[in-house]
Formats: sequence, structure tokens, C-alpha cells
Amino acid sequence: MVAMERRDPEQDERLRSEIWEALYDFFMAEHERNLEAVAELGVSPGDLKALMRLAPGRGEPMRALADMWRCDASTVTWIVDRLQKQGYVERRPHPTDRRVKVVALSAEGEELRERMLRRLYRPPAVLSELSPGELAALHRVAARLAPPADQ
Amino acid sequence: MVAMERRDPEQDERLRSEIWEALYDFFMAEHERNLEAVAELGVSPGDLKALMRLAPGRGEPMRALADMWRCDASTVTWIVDRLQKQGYVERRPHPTDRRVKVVALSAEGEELRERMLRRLYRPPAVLSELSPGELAALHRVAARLAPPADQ
DNA sequence: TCATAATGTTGGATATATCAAAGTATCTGT
DNA sequence: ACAGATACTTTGATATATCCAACATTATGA
Repeated sequence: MVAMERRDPEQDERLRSEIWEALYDFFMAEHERNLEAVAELGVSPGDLKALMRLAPGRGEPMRALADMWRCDASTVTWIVDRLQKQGYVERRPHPTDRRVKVVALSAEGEELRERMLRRLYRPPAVLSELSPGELAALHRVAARLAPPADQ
Repeated sequence: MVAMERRDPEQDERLRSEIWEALYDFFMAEHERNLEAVAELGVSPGDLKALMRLAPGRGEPMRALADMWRCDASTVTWIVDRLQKQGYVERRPHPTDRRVKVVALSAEGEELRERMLRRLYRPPAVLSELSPGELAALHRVAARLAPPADQ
């Protein structure tokens, strides 16, 4: 409809807004459905967030979790307590500093995390309806949006 | 790299998953930043959800809100009480049914809602870095993902 | 009209989430 | 060695969010 070489900044801005609104609405709706689905597995939004942010096979000191989650140390105690009672994480001693407790996913925790990820990352049906060209374009965009893999 | 006419279903599936994971991560990160931003304005996630779901200029009976939000009637009472104390919504009588209370955004509520929307829908910086071609492709995809406007 | 249903509120219970203050154990630098 | 910092926990307070049961008010249908 519009000449491709046109670069009106104001119009570009409107286009970006229109795109972002549509995508945002779509993602929020998907996310809400996902939260309901994981809730049915007895996983609270807080549990989910914590589970997602614990790298499998690698433990983190409580202190590091408080920094990562930007909350109080005692909040971490509370959250980890709950996850531990459910058997999803373990507190392990730090090899050199006996003050530190290293929190790591248990086998059950890793399994649950996997299941959650499969649910969250399940591509919505509409994605299957896109043409190969659209899919390729979206792929390039997604690659651009993805945060630069930290080192 | 790969011939365009190739349609390996398994490979398509992997491509869709890859795209969705990247997009999902990106949106969740954005959303979290947004929640922090609105929290600084004294708006809880629940307030935000309620505010976003109240169409400006149109009131809804409490009962309708309970159905829309899929929660107990007394939960709606609680949420609306809080929003009303903050001055963002009003309870109005129903024109014909005196049992019903119609909840509508106040002027302040509409204003707050507008501010929230501007924040949520603010396109992220990366979007400005996309090429016109990428932006156009994303636009088509966004139009496809957008839920069919009801009726 | 009169039993029944629906709307919304109140009160009580519980879960989730957060912080601040105070305490215990351990570490570190001088 | 010891004073001060750091890591974590406990306790107590508060906010958010939800449900259920009981209730008052109002509508509806037989």
C-alpha cells in the first residue's frame, strides 16, 4: 500500500506501537492461560518464577537468590522453605564457607521445571498457521529480540 | 541456507518452538519490568489487571466482573472496595435491578488506566532497530496473532 | 403472594509475599 | 584474637488474594 522507501519517523512510531500492542495482548493472554495451567499442578506464580530462575545442575547461595530476585533475605528463606517442603529444592553446604547454604533443584525439582518449561514454551496454535515466509521473518525478529547470551 | 520449499513437519515444529521460546522470554522480561514500574505508582498486579479489564465509559455489574475474572463474588467486593477507596472506580445503581451495583472507572481511574496502558504498550527499544522489512513482517504476524475482534 | 433464586456484603479462614528487627553462626582484616 | 561484616533464620507485622458460609435485599415465577 505504502511505498517501501518511505521513512516517516512518526509513522514508524505508530507502526511499532500497533505491533507491540497486538503482541503484548497476545502474550499476556497466553501467559494467563499458562499460569492457570501450572496452578492446577499446585505451582504458585512465585514457585514458578523461582523454579524458572534456578538453573538445573547448578546451585546458588541464598544471598545470590535474594540479589537475583531483588527481595529481602528472609523472603528467600520463606520461598526456599516452601519449595524444600515440597521436595523441589535442597539446601547444600558451601564447600568453603560454612555460613552459606547453596540451594539447588532436586531431581523432582528439575523434572517439574522441565514440565513447566514445556508448558510455557508450547507454541500457540496460531503459529502453525503462519506461512513459511512469515515464520522465517518472525524467526529473524525473535533472534534479534533474544537477549545477547551472556558470554 | 535451507531450500525454501522444504516442509519437514518436525523441523517446522522445532523452528516454531525456538521462535516462541525467544519471544516468550523477551515478553516475560518486559512484563516484569512493567510490573515494577507500575508498582512504583502504587498499583498492585491485581489492581492493574482489574483496571485493564474495565472498559472506560462502560460499567459492569459486580456479578459480571466475578465471571470475567473467574473468581468468587466476595473477591470482587474486596478488589472493588480497594479500587474505590483509592478513588479509581465508582459503584453506581443499576437502572432497573436494585440488587445490582454497576462498577465503572472514575475520571481518575480512566486517567490512571491510560497512563498504565501507555507504559505497558511502550514499544521496547529493540523494535526500533528492526529493518523496515522485518518490521513489515512482524506487522503481518501481529495482525494474525491478534484475537479476532469480538463480534 | 410466597417460596425460590440471584446479587452483593460481611466475617472467618487460609495461602502467598514482603519487609524490618533481632538473633546465631561464621568469616575476615587488622 | 577480636571487632566488625556477612549469611542465614526467626519472629512479627502488613498487604494481597482467594474461598466458603451466612446474611440482607431484591427479583421472579408458579
